Amino acid sequence: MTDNTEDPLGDIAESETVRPVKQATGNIPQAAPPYLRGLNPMQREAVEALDGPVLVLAGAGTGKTRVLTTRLGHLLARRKAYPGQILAVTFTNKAAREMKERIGQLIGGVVEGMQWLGTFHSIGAMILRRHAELVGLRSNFTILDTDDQIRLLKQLIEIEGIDDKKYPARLLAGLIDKWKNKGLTPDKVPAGDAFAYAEGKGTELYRQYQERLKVLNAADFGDLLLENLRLFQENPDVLKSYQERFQYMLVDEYQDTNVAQYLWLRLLAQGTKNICCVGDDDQSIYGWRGAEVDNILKFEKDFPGAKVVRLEQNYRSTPHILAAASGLISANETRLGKTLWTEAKEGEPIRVTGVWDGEEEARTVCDEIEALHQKGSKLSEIAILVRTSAQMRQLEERLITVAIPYQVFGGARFFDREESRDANAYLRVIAQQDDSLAFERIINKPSRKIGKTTVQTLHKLSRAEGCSLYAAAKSVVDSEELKPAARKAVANVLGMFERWRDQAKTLPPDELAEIVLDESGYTEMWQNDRSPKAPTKLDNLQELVRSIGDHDTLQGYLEHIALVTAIDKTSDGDQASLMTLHSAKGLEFDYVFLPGWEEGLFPSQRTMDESGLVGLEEERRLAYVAITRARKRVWISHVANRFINGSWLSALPSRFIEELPPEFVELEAEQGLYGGMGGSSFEEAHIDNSSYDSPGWQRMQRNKATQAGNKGPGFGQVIDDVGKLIVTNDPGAATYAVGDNVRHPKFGTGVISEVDGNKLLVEFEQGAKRVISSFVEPA
DNA sequence: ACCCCCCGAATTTTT
DNA sequence: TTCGGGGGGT
Repeated sequence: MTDNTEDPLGDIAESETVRPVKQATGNIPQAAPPYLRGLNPMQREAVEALDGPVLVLAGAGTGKTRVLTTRLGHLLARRKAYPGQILAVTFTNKAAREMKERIGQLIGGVVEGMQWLGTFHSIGAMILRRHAELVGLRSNFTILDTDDQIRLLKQLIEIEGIDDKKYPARLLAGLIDKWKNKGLTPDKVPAGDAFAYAEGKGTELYRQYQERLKVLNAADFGDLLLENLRLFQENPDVLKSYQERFQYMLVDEYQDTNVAQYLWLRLLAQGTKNICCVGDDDQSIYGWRGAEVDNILKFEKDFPGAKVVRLEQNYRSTPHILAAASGLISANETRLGKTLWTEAKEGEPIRVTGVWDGEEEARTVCDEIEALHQKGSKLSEIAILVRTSAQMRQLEERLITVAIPYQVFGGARFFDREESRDANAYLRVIAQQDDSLAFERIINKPSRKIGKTTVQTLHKLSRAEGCSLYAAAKSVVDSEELKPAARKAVANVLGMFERWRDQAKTLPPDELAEIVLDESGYTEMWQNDRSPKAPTKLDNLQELVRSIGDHDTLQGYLEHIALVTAIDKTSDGDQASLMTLHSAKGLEFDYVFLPGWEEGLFPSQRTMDESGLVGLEEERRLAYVAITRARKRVWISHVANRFINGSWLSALPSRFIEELPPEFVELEAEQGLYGGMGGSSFEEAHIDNSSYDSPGWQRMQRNKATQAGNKGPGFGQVIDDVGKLIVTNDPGAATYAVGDNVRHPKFGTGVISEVDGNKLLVEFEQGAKRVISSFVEPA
């Protein structure tokens, strides 16, 4: 297939771990190179099938990354290609970084020359910068983030006279994103789609938006791929040069690719057809962002004769965890189907706990973590994974209260902060003066007496001339259009930028940033600010300058912040992790806590409303991803009452709990959580370790056991009724009357003063408490 | 030009 | 509840 006649020299040094092997010339079997030893047969097959299209279906924890990196190492060792002839794309920077590191370890030393290992977007940007002029950009184009995108759209919407209350810019941004993800340029947007925004003006706005981007010399995230696609389609010679360059292609997380990425890959792969895609349809959780699981399903059609390798031996989790996850995911209709297995010894069942509310849930989770920690587990091996970031606060509060060191991944990002964005805006204008979004952001920050009217004038001019704001500003200072004061102010700003741009040629970026923040008066602005947030902002600015120092060039820094949003959190010390399910993909921990498994929250009501069954299946895959993060144990919990969006909702346990095969699950639910009285405040007794041996506890175990027989995991009686779960009171609960003496495992003995179904008001020694009947026993 | 209050909306998120 | 945006007031 490849006819590299010349020997792609070993600028990958021949190291001890990699012994370059000559291409086999006869049928003499070669001794396996050391890096192939220890791979299982399937893994080895995936590594050694170098030529032609290959699809690797890699289940969770089956050694996917190892296969990917070993395959790359094998390619290099076999001298199939120069490092610079291999295209290796990942979805996230994290994955790219990890791959780089591991290849480094494998072949010993730094991976020099593997310049085409990166995310879709970073590689897209790289290619686009090389040929920018062919798509109407200049090579120093700015990469806009979502925020810039929306601000630009807002301007266009306003000009069109569209009511942005009825049709918010966010909505249009979402649509444009969707179109770009599908590889649709404005002229290709289906007529039906266009009506999704402002009676069909969506397409026109999309067109205007694209035009404006060119004037601003800017590209949004979607463009990094879409414009690449256009570049290849309109310039066959350019496409051909890349087809020839990329002798081998490797794609990670293939199930997450969108149509644009798919088309891009398919164009490039038409050269050698040496493309290897690795993915797991069961872990596709980015459908809402345009990912097409179909890409993985139709791989064999697109690449006839493709070799398909399944990795099914799991090296991560216990059989219990694996079985529970497999059982759950088997409820999905649309999947290729895999059977994961493991040689690992039995572990402990998945524990499902039902409690009263979020506070108690947080307490329970943290108690459990504390216990693990005391038994010697490292906190860094413990993770709490939540469906939405709104769930994090309560958990954080508890973690802080009990002093468990923890780390939040994702969440509010450093570069998203106001002061970071402002500082970066200055730098962006220096690097690329036509970046009007950045220019507008800081033209009057700090205040320079350049008000709304002045900016409006600049806007009008820029629109009329089809030029950027900066260019408009330039021309306006030589005209009579503005009042003398305003004209002077604008001239002043331009003067500063001219000076800084000059200095940028010689100064390292962090020094430049310092000068800019100082001379612009931006730092001073915060120094004079009396609000309590000012000191933090100043600290952040310093931190920002420091991080700019990590880069050699201003361009390099700007590229970094545009494409690498998540900061590398150097985990200092032993910390537990708290993150969303989405950001947990690809990670693994010994112990995993999964709070908030309630209908409406998980599966998310919104997803189900918007995407129906497809959405539900994606949520289920998310649950599958969640469970398979764990090596040793999983705790799932749900609450009866959840505080969401400022109000209390009574919630039913997630249907996913029902779907876990009961034989791998251990239930630990308070009885009577779901019996009437919805919404009333009710002090709930909770189970703690000290009550495990109490009669109440034992009775609960018995109740549970009798229920387990007919319907698996349940809470009280669970009936499937027209797709809705209905939970009733536990019929077997003991009955009490006013005046009875009872004993509670936690509160001691007391007298019942009120009975309401299974809820009792009991006068204990320490005061009256409302408890659930299943928690007390006759005294 | 700035500040404050009220209203409405409210995943997931990488790039 | 909390955040952000817009409108109105100073």
